[in-house]
Amino acid sequence: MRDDPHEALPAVSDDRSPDLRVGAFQGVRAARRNELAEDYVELIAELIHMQGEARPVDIAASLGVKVPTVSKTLDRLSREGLITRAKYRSVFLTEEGRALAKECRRRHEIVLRFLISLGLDPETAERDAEGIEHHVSERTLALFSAFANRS
Amino acid sequence: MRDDPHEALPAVSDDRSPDLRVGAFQGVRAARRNELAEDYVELIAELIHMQGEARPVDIAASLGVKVPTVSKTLDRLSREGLITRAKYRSVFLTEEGRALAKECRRRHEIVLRFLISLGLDPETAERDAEGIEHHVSERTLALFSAFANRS
DNA sequence: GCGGATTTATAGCCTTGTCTAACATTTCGC
DNA sequence: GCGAAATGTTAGACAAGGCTATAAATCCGC
Repeated sequence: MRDDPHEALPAVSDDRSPDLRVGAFQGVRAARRNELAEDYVELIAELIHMQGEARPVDIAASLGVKVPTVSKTLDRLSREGLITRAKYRSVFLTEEGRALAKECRRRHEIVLRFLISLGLDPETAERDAEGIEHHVSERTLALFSAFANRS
Repeated sequence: MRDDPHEALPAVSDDRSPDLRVGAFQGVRAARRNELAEDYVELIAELIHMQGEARPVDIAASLGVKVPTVSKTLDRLSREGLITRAKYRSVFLTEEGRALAKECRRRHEIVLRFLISLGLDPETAERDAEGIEHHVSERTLALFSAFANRS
């Protein structure tokens, strides 16, 4: 879940102004900390939906990382209460994890639909959406959504 | 510099398809590795432009981190050939660093103008642009640019 | 139901990014 | 031009995210 902080941010000006951007960096770094967790829960939800279970080996293949990396990250997600797991068993989302997954999927869908409705090819749209979805505010999402639904 | 890889990516389908997204993750992780460097060189260029020099203390204040963190990161950027520095002196961009900064600023401007032209308030636009700019492909940038310039 | 193949876990290493504390240098006011 | 304030560096801690190598458990074909 992005925490969507509303730090102080002076008005925009055309010509440079470092101060302008200062506050933004905090929010970006905050969002970055959550990106990986969001990717995981979203993917786990998808795997469970698609194939009935989420196995580390499939998660690893999907993300393009090695299984031990997944294992370690799952430990963290478990510590953070997003998933539950038992040794040598596949992974499940907690209530909280499911909520986060749903939220992520919603954002992903909106960004993807928006990019495609803008005229982007679906492959590029998918790649860009994956990166962008963690960094769009609720306000921007609303605009994206409205645009995609325009007449 | 985003490396803008063009990995294999199957066609989009409305209803889930993990494979779809698989390739996207590689690109996202690649982009993530460069984000911080991009933030730094862009900010350094801005500081030099605005106040004639880029001092660690100002970089730290702008990014919202502590000075030693900046110092360590500058070491890395120096190793990577993006900046030059001398002990207790302020920081300069190399030719390569300047090119990257220019490229980053271009992306930032396009994304920012686009968001504002979509109807987003400037403050939120700035925050979102900061996060989004590292994840937009050239193709998307072209569309953003065209949209912002529409009649 | 055994044994090999697959999957999962663990240990250990590396890098990056963050911090604090302690020390060094430079800058600046007077 | 001296000394205090500001700035910069270094050292060391810690977490996260990645890897390889090795060990353990599960799964499956026969």
